Amino acid sequence: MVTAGAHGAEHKYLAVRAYLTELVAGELAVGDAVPSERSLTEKFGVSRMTVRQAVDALVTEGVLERVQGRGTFVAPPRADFEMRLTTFGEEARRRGLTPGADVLEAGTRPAPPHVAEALDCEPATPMHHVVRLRTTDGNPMSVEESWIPVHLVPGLLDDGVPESLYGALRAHGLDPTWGEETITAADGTDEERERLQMRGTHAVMRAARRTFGGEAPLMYSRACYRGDRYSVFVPLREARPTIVPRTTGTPRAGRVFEGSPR
Amino acid sequence: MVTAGAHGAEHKYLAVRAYLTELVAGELAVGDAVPSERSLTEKFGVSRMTVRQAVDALVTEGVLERVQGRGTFVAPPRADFEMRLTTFGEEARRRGLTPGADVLEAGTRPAPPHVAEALDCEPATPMHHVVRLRTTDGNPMSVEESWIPVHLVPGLLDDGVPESLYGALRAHGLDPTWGEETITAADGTDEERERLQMRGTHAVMRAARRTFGGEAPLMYSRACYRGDRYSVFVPLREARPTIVPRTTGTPRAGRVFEGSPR
DNA sequence: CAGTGGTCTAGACCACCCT
DNA sequence: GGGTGGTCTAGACCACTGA
Repeated sequence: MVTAGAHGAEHKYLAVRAYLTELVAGELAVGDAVPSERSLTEKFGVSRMTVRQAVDALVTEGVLERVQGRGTFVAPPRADFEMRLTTFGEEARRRGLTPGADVLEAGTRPAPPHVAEALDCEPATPMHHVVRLRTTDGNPMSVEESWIPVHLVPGLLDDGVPESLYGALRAHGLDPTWGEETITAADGTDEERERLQMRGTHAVMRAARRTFGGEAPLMYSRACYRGDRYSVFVPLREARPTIVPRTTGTPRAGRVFEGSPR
Repeated sequence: MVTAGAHGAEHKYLAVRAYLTELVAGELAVGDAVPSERSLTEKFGVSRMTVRQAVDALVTEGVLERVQGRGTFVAPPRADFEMRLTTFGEEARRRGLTPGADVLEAGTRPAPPHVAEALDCEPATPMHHVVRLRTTDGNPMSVEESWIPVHLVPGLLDDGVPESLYGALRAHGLDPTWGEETITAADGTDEERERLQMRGTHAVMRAARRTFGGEAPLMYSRACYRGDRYSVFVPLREARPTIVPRTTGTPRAGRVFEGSPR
């Protein structure tokens, strides 16, 4: 029998869970069996229901798979089934490229109407405003414009524009937890095309993003990517029906058609 | 006390679950409390752990929310946190538009190299090949080209092109369960722009999709949408780290940069 | 205070898989 | 048959909420 290690302190099932996640992250490979529920029962001196609580959680998270009569196994890593709230730098590094940023504009400005609406605040609310040219390995990839309410982090730009705006927000205790993004294709303006050094082609991909921390809107940003060097990869799940309570009408992920021209 | 209704027969927790989902889909509205766990215990003559098993599942599915000390409540319908494997028709109807399809080409052709590669089959494998102009309320929205291996459903096009290819696949026992899509922005060709009746603008959004049923590739399709009438809405989750077992290297959702020109 | 969900116990029988 | 997960019981104490 083993007492709770460094990880799980508060609750017994957390100790079991921590033990299992360590196994999965460490010595076990995909397809390997984890210790049986009954053996964990003895190892931790807890009841089987407690062990199951830990295993259940890891199964619903997709870390483990149960097979009746055989055991519980390390699940193959799911291809991430959701788009994540990542930054330009993270995405670039993940692909082995070196991200860069040239600051084109930085300062404080009153929120224009579309920004105020997106961030659900009064028009003309003071905003940090940054326009940057983002590069990978020195090649222009996108022009990014970001708006952050000044009152959230008054001194955000005092030491210049931070490498990562998300990182700066986190450093001030504002964690970006979720967001929503609308992606469109459009003809780039001459200014955009010049900044992005686009020659033959005109098409750009625009991404407008609202970032939230909990309930509070943190940031509104618009990015304009070179159409010829940029794509979005989206895994798609089955369109399974869901249980819907009354009084509904919520936006869903998916395509938006503008309908007939107005 | 109540015995298992029409729904849950096999297991007691399924009876409880069925009862709760009926409540949520029927009389209860968002934010309403569901019966307490202890009252369900009496109503169904089961132990509390059994009730919790039912409630747990609905909580992880996002149907219910627990609040310690207060009760369990109908959760607000989550904005779907994933892009779904939906069809053009479904998306259009969901937005109150009437979908339409003009068949431009339909027949059987050997798979070109890029299609064979995408569907992981031999080059020149016989394929059903369909090109359709998709419309909403009569307005051209996209040009869609689809490839389906003939050997999966030999008679697929015998009675003309079906309203929905996904529907036709399902009717033949081939359930599309997941897929992956790559979205890019590009300048539309003259042919595309004419078919889509695009006047001032040139940019189109291209979406290349592979559709799978279980492990088997079912269909490869490419769609070309009017850039000025079409957008993709993507909810973004926190970029939280996940528990990763050894032997990894899986593709992830996200942005793809082409890097420097080659 | 009474009622709620959160955690936990020490058993039990079943269905299933492998040998 | 022996081990696995799947379901289930009849209690228990705790932490939290709201009146």
